[in-house]
Amino acid sequence: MKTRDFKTKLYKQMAKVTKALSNPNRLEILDLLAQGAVPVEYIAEHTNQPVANVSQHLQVLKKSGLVTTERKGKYQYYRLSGKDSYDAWCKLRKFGLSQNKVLSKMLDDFRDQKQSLEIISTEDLIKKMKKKEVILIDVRPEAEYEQGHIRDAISMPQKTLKQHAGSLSKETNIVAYCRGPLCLMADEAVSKLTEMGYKALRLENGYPDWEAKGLPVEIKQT
Amino acid sequence: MKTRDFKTKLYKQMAKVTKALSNPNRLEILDLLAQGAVPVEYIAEHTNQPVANVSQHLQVLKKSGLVTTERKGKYQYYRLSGKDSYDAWCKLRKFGLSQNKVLSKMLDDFRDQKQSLEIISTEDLIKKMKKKEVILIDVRPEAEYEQGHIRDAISMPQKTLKQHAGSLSKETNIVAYCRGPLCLMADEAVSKLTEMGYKALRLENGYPDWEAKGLPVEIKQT
DNA sequence: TTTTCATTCAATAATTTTATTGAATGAAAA
DNA sequence: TTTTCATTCAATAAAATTATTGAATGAAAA
Repeated sequence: MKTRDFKTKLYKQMAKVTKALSNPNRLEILDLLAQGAVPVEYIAEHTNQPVANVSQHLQVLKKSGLVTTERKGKYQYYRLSGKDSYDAWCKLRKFGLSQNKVLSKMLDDFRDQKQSLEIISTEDLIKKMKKKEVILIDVRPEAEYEQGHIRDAISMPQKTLKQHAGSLSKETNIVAYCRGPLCLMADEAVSKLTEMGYKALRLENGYPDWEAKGLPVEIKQT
Repeated sequence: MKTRDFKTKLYKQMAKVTKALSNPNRLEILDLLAQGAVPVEYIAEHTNQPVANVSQHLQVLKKSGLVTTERKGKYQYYRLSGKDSYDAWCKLRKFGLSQNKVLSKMLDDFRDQKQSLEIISTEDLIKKMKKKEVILIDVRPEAEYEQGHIRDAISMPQKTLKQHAGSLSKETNIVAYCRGPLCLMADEAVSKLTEMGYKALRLENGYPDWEAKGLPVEIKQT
């Protein structure tokens, strides 16, 4: 085989991997899977896509090696295939946020549009948690909290926040976290809580970042 | 704006960055640009694509923030926009090679098909260079060598290797390097040299890897 | 075994991306 | 200023991806 032909083939094959990452719906799915293993239907529900559609996207991700499946009971659970998958996606996301000005501006604008939210860094949170100066709440859907969450965090899904906020103290700082940079649940939670008269802050990064850093978590044993 | 709508926009924007990486021709261009700044025509020639085609691909890469341009004399020089760009692309390539079995098999097969080439690790090369036990040759095009090369390497482009090999000793080990994992120039050079009766080996990684590791290089000052 | 139902498949329409061609642009050289 | 020519643009054809729909599959439950 001629080298030129081989190169053409080689880059074509390489592009199969990158193509898997080139679709917005699949990126959203990856962000969801970074939380842990979930069935197809769950993904469809949380990304507002038809089930058949999600299934097709998952096939693409599977073929590229980014995700794997495992059947449990009547559900097919999808998960990221390994740390490498998550790393690659994170690097890309970070790059996207740093390079693409439209992207970072979009997020900033959306966050500004809400009343300005206070943000706390991971390091500060750790310090304050040691001193028991904060309450940490996980505002992702309960299923994701159960899959794995930051140690000592309380599950308080964003959707039912108003009903359950009563159990929180208005004197203590409340820190909310969610899935990460492209997730807006914590923003919304902090916004709601502030309106209600609580002292709420948003953790700078989400659960996947915390877990990736090797910080203390509680993970569901299977 | 509704959160759902915002998310859709957000991932769509994010996908613009990843889409830039989803095309085989653009990946090859990125590999070429990893060597340094070059004009459009040069890229077209070295990737066997029409100039207009390359120009279009470069627009896409530019819009995504991966590359930047700078005019010098009558040429428009394209280069990677920064270390982040190269990092992101490297991570992806590494991930592709590790996850996509077809890809790694393709490279192995192609390399097996040639007579088996000996490979030397970066660490071993450093040791042997200190002892002056090897001659190091850079087999990339001369222009890329001039942009930057491993310190003490001799430029001996793969294309004109046969004419210039005479200046090499048949007694000493010759180590050839090129652009990296997806580049075949060093393979071809070692193959040729071995046929000609030289003791030739291939460096495991290419120039970009060497430079990224902070090992000694000589870079053109502009 | 039969039923259920989560998931996948298959066909096709809609959309997007890519290649191709030749003309337009515009900066540097003459 | 005029010419040159590297690069970009623009129009359109070709190819690939994605969405949509409804049917098929097949593992677990009944």
